[in-house]
Amino acid sequence: MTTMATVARVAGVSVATVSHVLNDTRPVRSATRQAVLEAVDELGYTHNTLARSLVTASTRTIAVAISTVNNPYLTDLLQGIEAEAVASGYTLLFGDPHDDPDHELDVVRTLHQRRVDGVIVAPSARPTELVRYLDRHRVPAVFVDRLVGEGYDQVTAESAEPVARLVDHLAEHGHRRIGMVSGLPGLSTTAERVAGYRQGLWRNRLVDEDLIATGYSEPDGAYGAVSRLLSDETITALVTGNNFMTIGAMRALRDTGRSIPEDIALVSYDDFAWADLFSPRLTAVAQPSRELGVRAVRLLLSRLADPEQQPRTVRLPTTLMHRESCGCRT
Amino acid sequence: MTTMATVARVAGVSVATVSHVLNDTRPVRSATRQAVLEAVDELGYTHNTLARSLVTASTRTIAVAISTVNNPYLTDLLQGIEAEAVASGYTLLFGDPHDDPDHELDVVRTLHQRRVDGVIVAPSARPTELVRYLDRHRVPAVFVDRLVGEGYDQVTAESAEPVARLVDHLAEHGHRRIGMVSGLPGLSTTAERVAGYRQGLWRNRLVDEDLIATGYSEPDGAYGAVSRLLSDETITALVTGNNFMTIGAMRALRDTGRSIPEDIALVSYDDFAWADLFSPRLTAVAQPSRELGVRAVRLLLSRLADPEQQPRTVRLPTTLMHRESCGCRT
DNA sequence: CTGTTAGCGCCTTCAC
DNA sequence: GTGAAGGCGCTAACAG
Repeated sequence: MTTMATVARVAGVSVATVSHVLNDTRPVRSATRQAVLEAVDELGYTHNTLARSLVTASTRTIAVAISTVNNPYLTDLLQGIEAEAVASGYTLLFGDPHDDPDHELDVVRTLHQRRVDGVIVAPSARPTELVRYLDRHRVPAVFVDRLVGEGYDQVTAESAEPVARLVDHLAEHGHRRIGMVSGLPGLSTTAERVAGYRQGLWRNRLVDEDLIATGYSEPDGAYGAVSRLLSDETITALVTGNNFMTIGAMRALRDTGRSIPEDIALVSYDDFAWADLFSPRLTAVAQPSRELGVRAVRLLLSRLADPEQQPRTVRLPTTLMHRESCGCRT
Repeated sequence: MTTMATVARVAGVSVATVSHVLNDTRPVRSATRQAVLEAVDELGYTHNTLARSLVTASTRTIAVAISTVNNPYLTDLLQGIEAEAVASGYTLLFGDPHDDPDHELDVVRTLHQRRVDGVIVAPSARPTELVRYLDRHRVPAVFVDRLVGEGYDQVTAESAEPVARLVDHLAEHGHRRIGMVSGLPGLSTTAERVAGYRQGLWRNRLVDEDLIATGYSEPDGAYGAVSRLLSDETITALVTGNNFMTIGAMRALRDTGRSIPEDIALVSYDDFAWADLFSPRLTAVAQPSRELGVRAVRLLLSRLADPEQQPRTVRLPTTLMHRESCGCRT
């Protein structure tokens, strides 16, 4: 591996000069600069970022800890993060916490040891240890998707009101018995969406019994949840708490021979890129996933620029994708 | 930031000892070890991987350069890579080349400057510069999905024969005029899948005219391609070259009022996690996406272990997911 | 079993 | 406009 010293020797200058032309950090006579550049080219020299980071104490790297990247929502989020990070000259270190508090801590610790400048993380359902670690080591961090509490930088989409609107919509269609498939207990998003559901029932003066079943945020869980809910024959509509659970719900409905929306109307929090190819086309609340990622990076960078600034919670609005699974013909 | 020197002072030992207990790299009296560990804990010391890497010349980091991670196929691949990398004690640096030769080179250069131990990359359609760079700097690399030629480590799924089988299947159903929506020109996968299509036609004694239209590997491109192909009213079946193009094809079919498989049969290279919710359920060739990622990491690690070993091309078998869009009732 | 010392490759102050 | 030298935090001989 060729080093700056080699370049310096070949160019007939000192390492200091090489460093300065490479970083454009002090005036260099153009002939000298030329010589250095030629040597670099000839030797195929590449900057050793490690060594530089050691002295500058900055890696221009941000860590991303997000689970189950096969969820298209998280994937779009990741793309947003990537795009914005690169645009600002940052590189991404990536780890998957697998939605498990222990893994989560491991991952973040590993990334932190690599001296990333900051961390973007979608916290698990029990992020206590994680938060403690981040606090103790003063790691600049922003939480995405799920919230961990005031006093931290975090960005997420609106949850409660959009779900309440979904319920409004079903109520307008005359549905009185509306079930909900809720997410993993412990996630802030789960709590908010359930709250939205309850509020929707309330303001439409619908009874609020035990029409909620947890789908644990994933397809199989939702499959089971729907099966349980449907033992109540009076239920005519369902709200699902995220995209994966919508998948499971649709499967359960199909497998029990119920058609959507004729037998059961279905509306979902979270949209799909290909929701228009489903049968029927899905009525859903779309999160601005990519934008969430972009904002997370911006928030992190602004904190890096000013470590003393007040923690902020960014809430982004959602969009209702009005299609057919709710019973409307569009 | 607390350093080893601080720990050493607090523990009343030398930095060497601290280093050795932390790395378990030489026997240390248990009392001494205890003292060190306590100091570490008390100070909340975290290893500075940067400094270590500088001296060991190894980062235990591998770079991943894969485009459009919102493609579920690539996403699964990434998960495979992540899992296997972590299992072997490696961390991932991630960059998105956006399927563009220039970006691609930038990304790989950036990652290489971070002194990753190796690189896993899904090369663009014109990877000449990339390969040159990798060669010149002797960066251990393995190519995934698309091949770049003998002499390099690469892993991909079978392409030609599975597509030929798809054609066989359509032919058995009596289809004589079968169109193909092909991918981005320049990708090895595109060439192979087209070759498989031609071979399928050939061995079924079907005329091979210009029934191929390029969908450029993405939905909108495929939408256009299908529209063009369908101006030929004699076409009764379609083969699509990847998952994104299948999306576009289904949309085009739907928007022109054609139903699948009654009006046009459709079979696809690439499966979807939710292909069973499409209408109709999709008959498709599934790649072992996750396994491809796992194997890519293994190949890379084995090259790191023995830089002199013969370059290998790993081919993984696909699976036919036989559903209904081909015209079969299952 | 433990400590001293010399770098790893670079940036940066301080001289010139 | 340029060079010399110290040090970033750590590992790895080499001594003891």
